Amino acid sequence: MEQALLRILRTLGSTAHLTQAHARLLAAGLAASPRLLPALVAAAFSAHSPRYAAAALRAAGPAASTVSHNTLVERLAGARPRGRRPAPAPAPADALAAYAAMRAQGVPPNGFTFTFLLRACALLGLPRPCGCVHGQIVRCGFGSDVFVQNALMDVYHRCGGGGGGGVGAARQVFDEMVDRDVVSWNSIVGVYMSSGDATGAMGFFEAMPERNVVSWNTVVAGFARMGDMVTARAVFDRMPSRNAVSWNLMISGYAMSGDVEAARSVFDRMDQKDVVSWTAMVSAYAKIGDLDTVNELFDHMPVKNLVSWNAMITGYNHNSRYDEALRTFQLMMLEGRFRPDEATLVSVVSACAQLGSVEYCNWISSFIGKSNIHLTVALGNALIDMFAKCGDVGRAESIFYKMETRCIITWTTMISGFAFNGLCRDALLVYNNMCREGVQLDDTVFIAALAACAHGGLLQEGWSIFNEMVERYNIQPRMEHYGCMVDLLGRAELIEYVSKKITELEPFNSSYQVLVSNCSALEGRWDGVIDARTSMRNWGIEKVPGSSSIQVGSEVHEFLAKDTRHKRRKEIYETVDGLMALMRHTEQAHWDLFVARYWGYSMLDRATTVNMGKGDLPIVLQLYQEDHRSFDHQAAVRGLKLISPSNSCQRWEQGQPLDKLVVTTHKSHHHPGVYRNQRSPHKALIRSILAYWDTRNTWNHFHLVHSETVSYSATQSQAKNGRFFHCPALSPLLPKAGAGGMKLGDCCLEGPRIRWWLNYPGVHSEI
DNA sequence: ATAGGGTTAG
Repeated sequence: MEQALLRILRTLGSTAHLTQAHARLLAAGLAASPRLLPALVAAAFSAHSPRYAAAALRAAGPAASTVSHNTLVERLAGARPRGRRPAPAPAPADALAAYAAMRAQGVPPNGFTFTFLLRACALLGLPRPCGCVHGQIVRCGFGSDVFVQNALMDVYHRCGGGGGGGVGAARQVFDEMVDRDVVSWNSIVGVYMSSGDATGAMGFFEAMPERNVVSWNTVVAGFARMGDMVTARAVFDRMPSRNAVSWNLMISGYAMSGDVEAARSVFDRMDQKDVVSWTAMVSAYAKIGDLDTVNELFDHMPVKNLVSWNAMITGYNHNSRYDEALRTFQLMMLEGRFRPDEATLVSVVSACAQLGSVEYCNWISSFIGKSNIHLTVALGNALIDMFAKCGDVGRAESIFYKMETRCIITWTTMISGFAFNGLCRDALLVYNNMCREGVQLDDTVFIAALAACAHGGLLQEGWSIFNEMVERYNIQPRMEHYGCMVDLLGRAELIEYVSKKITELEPFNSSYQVLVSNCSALEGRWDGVIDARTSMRNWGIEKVPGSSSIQVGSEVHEFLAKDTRHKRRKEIYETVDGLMALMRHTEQAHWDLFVARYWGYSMLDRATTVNMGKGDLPIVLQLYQEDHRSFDHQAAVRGLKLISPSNSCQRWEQGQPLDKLVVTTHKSHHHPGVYRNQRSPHKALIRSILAYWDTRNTWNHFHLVHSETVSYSATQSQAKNGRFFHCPALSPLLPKAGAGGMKLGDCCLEGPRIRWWLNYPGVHSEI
């Protein structure tokens, strides 16, 4: 009977089966069976019912074994997932509560209980719970259990406590230990190494009664982390024996210090290369932008795992090849061997954000919703950024409020998200809430807040935030903060001016001159602005490379500024120029509020451009196909065919409305602070326009969106890594012609494990 | 059959 029930509990499929098995267990009088109850707890937990598990334990009362309680504590603390089923997210606070319940029942803990609890403390990352658990350990008589003490050392080190970033507390535990084994010594060496105290660490290393390969690895890892590869190498050479980890430490150490050649030579000399070695090399080459080698390595890897795929995806992201990043993700999904984890999705979400395609964003967020992935802080941050960049601030906001824990990046992203979309007042509301919640602020969040003021022309608010930053939060303003203030001063006047003038503006021609003269009439203010920008450039503050993207139907083509690699670039640029010229000569331009707002934002940069004697007017156009009489349809078709010889183009040629055509080109420009590592706010604005049209579902129109702003050229390396993409991420997944039930604009993704349909606009259904 | 603590790749 007991055997049979045990077998059933191990192979449970659903919550319903769980209840049935539990009922039989109760009927057989085995409710507190030391063999069955732990299995029941584990099964309940795997069925995503931690509460059921806790209830079963409570019902069993004091008869429940320590082991059965430990099972729950262990799972709540985030045990390694067993089997192929995804485990529920860890709930460290609940683990502590489960311990309290256990004690309340009078069930005695053992050493295992405390190692699990300490893992929960590590997840919480706070010194206080560590102290509480430490107290329990001592009181329950486990103060000399070497496993528990080792875990305690580690957790104090991670969570801080006792001063010196946890070194003090860890040291104290070490000193008070009655018995120490090699792990204890390794731990204390590791603690000193990662606190940067190599001398202290080496003192312990020399004093160790015995060393194993991990002891040596800990030292090598320490020096490698500090960037001291010379010493790391010396230690490595002295090692009596090495394992794969030792070699991998050298590879990743050299890669981190930027010496890919050295990493390569270690890799080549290694005869026990494993996935870690290969993956480390993949990311090393991705880091220096050598994507050919990256691909070659990836193709030759004997074994790939999820981390290898993730390294590829983030490698592409790192080189601004977002399309390739998505394609890699799709390939991984098609292969179906690995479930994406949080790291995968963070990368994929940021690729989607950069591509700015509303379809991809919908697709990936729907995917995340359905795949039961825990919304961690990093993933939440990425999602907020993605939705904000796609112009869907509403969804960005709802993610923000859904998040259980937020970090300073969350707040910063939300503030910039509102500001990107022109909702500067909302950005400041978030800022105020943040201040009220007593979050530890850093200087970056002030850049976001000040940029929000600058965009909204909120002069007073900007000043008060600036002063608050300096006086109340004691943050030294950096170049970026001053940059925002310069923007703010310039823009506040300008927006007022532009909003008066905007109705008088004629498109394209004379207005250009009008604006130029008016800009320079702003009493020398511009000189200050331009000076500041020039000096920022001289300071070496990086700017984002300009990029353009062309989206036809569901395909996104992207190329970067100063791109020289594509063979047909000349034709392509000519085509785009031609399309722009067509737009310029079309009289039936429809301007709306967005245009006005866009004008307001781009003025500053315009002035700089003028000063540099470069560029053209920023243009945001929506041309309604039905309307344009003087539009050269044939020329546009020719151009489009060159860019994308797709179905939709032929249909358009035959006089049918185009499903969707969006051309955005922009050259990026320097924006202080927040925009340093992100795209220019202009792109965000364009996206908000796109989102606006998306909500109206009026894609039967022909939209051309063009903005050309400041044109500092991209650096050589940026240009080198840039490339024209003509491999749409979804194309291998698009349905074959004639596949039943698919309409134009639908995308299909099929794999052994998943089968999704993306049915534009934003309606997802699973088959 | 709770399978605990120290080192490596995103």
